[in-house]
Amino acid sequence: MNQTPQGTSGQTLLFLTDEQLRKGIEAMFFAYRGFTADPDRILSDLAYGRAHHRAIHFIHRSPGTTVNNLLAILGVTKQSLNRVLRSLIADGLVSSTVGKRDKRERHLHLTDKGAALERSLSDAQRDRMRSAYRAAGPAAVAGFRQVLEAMMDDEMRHHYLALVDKPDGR
Amino acid sequence: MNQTPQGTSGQTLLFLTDEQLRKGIEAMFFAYRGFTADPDRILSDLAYGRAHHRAIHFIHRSPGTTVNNLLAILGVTKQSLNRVLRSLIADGLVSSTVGKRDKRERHLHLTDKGAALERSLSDAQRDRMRSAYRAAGPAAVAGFRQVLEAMMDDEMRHHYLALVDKPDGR
DNA sequence: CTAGTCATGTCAACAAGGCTGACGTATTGT
DNA sequence: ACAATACGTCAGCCTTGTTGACATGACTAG
Repeated sequence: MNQTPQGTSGQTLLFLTDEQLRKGIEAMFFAYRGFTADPDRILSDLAYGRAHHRAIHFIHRSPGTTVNNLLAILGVTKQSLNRVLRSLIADGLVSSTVGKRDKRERHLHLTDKGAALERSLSDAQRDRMRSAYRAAGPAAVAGFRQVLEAMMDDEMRHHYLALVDKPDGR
Repeated sequence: MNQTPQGTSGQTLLFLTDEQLRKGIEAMFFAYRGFTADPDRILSDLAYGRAHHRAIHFIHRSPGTTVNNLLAILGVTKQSLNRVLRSLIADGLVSSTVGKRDKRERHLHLTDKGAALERSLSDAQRDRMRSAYRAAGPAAVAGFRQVLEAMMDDEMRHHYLALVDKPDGR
């Protein structure tokens, strides 16, 4: 539909105008605001922010994960993460237990209260995602994921793939 | 490929598991970091941040735009935007001229220096977008844009569509 | 013309959430 | 025994967002 030069490895190369690429860039910008809008609204009522949401999300996804592990996925410093974890633990949303095999590690879990918040956040985010998926159709959804995956940094793609091929935490 | 119930208006409804939706959510999260990574690297050498990038991008896209207009697109307070604009103007990257028809308005343009920075930022971002598009293929690209568009808030979609159907600023 | 509204700029104060650097304490591996 | 690792924490700094208040000049409706 839009090919011209032939790539090196049998790959068909696309001819892509700056215009087409710019549209993609702007779509990412505007869509990401929608993507975070609903959880942000819920969180702001609770004196939490997006950083708390991320921590909660990934603890939910990988129950028992360690602090170091979370650090690698979130890509922030331990001081930043610690500030968030401290408040979540203090508020009884997250539990931190000393590792059995390696006592230096702390294993993180959501408490019932934490799981309840996680559910309300991800319900809101899934609702929007669901309606976007429905509006666009199944073929579009597959393409959506392909492009996003190709856009990730290598390291983040590894984290992504490791997560995605794992059963849901719930 | 994945339909089941019939929608109201001839629309085919998709059956979407929480699992599928969650993958999309995580893909957005990891991809957005890649999306901003390259410009962020360039900007951090110049004591600018993502906020400056956004202002520069949209001034480039809509030369002569007003402050109020930019405010609506960026969705921040005028105090936030003003802080950024002030530094860009002081550093000679952006020019602000009194409106001809309405003298209350200020029309914003990139200077040569500002345009040069814009180019280096968008080159970096387009390179990544281009390689993602190539890796995913043209059908995937169409789907990518469709899903993102459906994910936007109504107001943001209006801004997006107005921009996208406009010739490139360069 | 006058009153009200609008576009913009600015000051002050505050919060979230990044960052660096430094230090301390267990615990583990060599 | 010693070095490396996992974690927690203190202090301080930056960017970028917020609210609230106030000022100026320029339009606009009555």
